[in-house]
Amino acid sequence: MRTGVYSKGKNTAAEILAAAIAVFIDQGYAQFSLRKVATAAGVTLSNLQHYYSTKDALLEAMMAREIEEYLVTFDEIRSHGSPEQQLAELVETVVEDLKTKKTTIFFPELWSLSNHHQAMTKHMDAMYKRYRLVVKDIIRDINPALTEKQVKHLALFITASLEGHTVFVGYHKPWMRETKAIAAIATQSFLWLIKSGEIPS
Amino acid sequence: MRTGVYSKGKNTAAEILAAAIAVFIDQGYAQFSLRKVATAAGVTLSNLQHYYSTKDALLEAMMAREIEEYLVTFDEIRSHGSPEQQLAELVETVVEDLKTKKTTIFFPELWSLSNHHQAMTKHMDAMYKRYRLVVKDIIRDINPALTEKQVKHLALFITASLEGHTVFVGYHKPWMRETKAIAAIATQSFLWLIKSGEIPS
Amino acid sequence: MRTGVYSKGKNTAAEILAAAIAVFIDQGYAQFSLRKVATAAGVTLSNLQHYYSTKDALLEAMMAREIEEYLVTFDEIRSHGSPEQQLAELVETVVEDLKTKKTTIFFPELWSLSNHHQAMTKHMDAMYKRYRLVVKDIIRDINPALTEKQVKHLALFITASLEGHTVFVGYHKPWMRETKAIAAIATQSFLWLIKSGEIPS
Amino acid sequence: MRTGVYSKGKNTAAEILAAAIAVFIDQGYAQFSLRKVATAAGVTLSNLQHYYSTKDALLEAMMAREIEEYLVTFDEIRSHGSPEQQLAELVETVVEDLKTKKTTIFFPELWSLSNHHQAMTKHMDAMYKRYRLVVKDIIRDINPALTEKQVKHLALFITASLEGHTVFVGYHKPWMRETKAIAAIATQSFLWLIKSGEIPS
DNA sequence: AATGAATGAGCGTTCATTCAT
DNA sequence: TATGAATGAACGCTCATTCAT
Repeated sequence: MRTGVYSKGKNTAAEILAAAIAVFIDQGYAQFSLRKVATAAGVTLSNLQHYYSTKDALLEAMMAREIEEYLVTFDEIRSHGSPEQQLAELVETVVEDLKTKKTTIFFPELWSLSNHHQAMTKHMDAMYKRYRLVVKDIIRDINPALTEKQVKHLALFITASLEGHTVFVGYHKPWMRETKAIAAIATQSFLWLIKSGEIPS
Repeated sequence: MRTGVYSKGKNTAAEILAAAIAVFIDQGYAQFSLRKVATAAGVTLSNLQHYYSTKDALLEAMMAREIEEYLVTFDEIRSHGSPEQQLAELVETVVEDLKTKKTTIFFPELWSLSNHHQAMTKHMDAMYKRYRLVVKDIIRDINPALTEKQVKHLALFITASLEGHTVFVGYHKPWMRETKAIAAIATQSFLWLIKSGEIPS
Repeated sequence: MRTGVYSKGKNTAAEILAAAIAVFIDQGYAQFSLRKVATAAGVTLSNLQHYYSTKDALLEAMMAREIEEYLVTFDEIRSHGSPEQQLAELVETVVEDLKTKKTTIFFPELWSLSNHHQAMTKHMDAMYKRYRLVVKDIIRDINPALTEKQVKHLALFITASLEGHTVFVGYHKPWMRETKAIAAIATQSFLWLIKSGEIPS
Repeated sequence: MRTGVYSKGKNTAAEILAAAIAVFIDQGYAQFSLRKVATAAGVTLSNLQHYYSTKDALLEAMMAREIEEYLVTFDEIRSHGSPEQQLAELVETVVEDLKTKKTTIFFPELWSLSNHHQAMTKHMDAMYKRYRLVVKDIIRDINPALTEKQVKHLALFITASLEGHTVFVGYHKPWMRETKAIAAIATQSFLWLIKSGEIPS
């Protein structure tokens, strides 16, 4: 009933997860199948299902793992530098990360999935909540005079704006080579917004 | 056999296209199938394939039709008001439109499709090019002193930022009721960026 | 959407049904699979499903056809001879038929199926209702003095008693060679019951 | 480790058997699987297979246990009352038992299984042999003048007739509330058959 | 005594597509 | 213009079973 308790099984489970994200990135969710994952993991279909008994179970495990990986990056950013520097680093880190194949593909898949798959909606919402928590902390540090509502709206605008660039500056996208300029514009504009203090509510 | 100026065939083709977008929005591309479209259109599978012989053919026709519909909106915005007003209206129009079910679902599907489907990439890129053309014109009208490169980058940043909100303020999304504040912040920040003139390149 | 309208299709549909009952008898419902039926019919699995889109659809079509075949026999019995002769012929016909492989296997499968499959329950109940209608007519002809309730109970007892022999005198069953004696006992006992008139209610 | 006189293993084996019959009754043999039994027994599949290494082994053990349970009832009937009373009690007991869910489902499953599964055929035949032994004893007691052949045929007719009612007066069956009348008719008719002595051979 | 790891076969079903009518 | 006939590939999933721990 329980699985992955022997070390051999733990390895297999991990390899399946690794293969799953590879297939997911390579082919997209529409072409994501257990057979492809099993083949990519060098495992039989039935053995894959010994560890992840349904497609959704595998999908969830994979998503949880990937999302966790993204979130640790944000927490690290808060650990050093002035608030302004933290904002600049956040923007640069995010925008640079957009250029990786995985990020370019992973997020649009997650977004579309979240519109049709309740469990994915929950994962996604939880992730962005934790993401915005970090952004809100930085905003408050830069301008403590802002109201909570202003902070909330700003954090939303900043994160949404950055996510939006995935489709344009990502891997193999037309604007892939302009990330530097984009990051600069974004940082500049976000800083002005935060500091100006005149945020509508 | 003829109804008005349309032959029966043209009507059927249009009904299929309408059913196609309905299924696409309702189920997402991953669950999009010719059978479902045929059923939704009240047409046999064979007959559907008489009009659109492959899945890709139907997908392309559907996409072309939908994208065209979105583009006409942008052209209209340029037809009246001051440049600043045009920018504000653009932002408001786009953000409000994000709340419709169709837009909320259509674009993430398009984005993820574009990562795995060449023909979709082309359609999407062409659409955003025409979209940014309008934005660039508005930017130039507001601040003629900007260089072409600055205009280009600004147009990218503005459109990308707006698109990014789809996942957060769209239909049934957690921030659906905050579109007013978001639009205000966006307009304010975009206007400042354009007028300040200090755009990095 | 509709199927079996061309003569070619009509043939295929009929061949599939014939193969279905063959597999059903040969292997029982527990081993009854669409693949086996398709192979037996010399048809691809997908073509089978073009005609019977689900396993249940095939099962129902097969059952309806088989049951109808059994029912025509009963109607024929009423067409000639005295009521007593009709009863004797009914008993003999039924008991003899029990020895055929198809009947021996078909009915126990139907009985067990009817306990777990609603659609089968309906088919079975409808069949026995029509069967008992014939028996009731014969009973009334033999002894018009019986009340409707007595007739009902007698018809039930007679049909149930006969069905019960399936498991004992059927194809390859231990008592296969004793059908003559059994039929005689049954006829004798049923006739006495009907004529005695002292049926408890 | 030991609970009472039973080892833990014996308890587990018995619990598995209890779960097995529950699943068998609930779902029928067609849906009977080791996994379902294991789940119902609150045991891992591996552990179930530690006790019953194959599906057939479990099936046989389960059948043997169930059949034994039915047989003890018959032996009890012979222990008191006049032969005529014994016959009446047998009929009533059997017909009343038909209304229980277990009996209603168990026997049709056994009958259909016996047509495709040799081991089940043996179990079933042995059971009915012992059943008829009791019936034959009662018949001889009532009418010692009958020949052995007549007794054999009568016993067969009586048991077969009673079994046949399973499908009609059983649990949730249309005639479930008519068992009293049916039992009366059966007893009356069987007694007349035995006493009349004019049994064809 | 109990259970995880792994396998291979088979299941019903969905699907896009080709061909003929 | 419309639709039935037929195909082959793939899908998620269930299953009984073997082997190792």
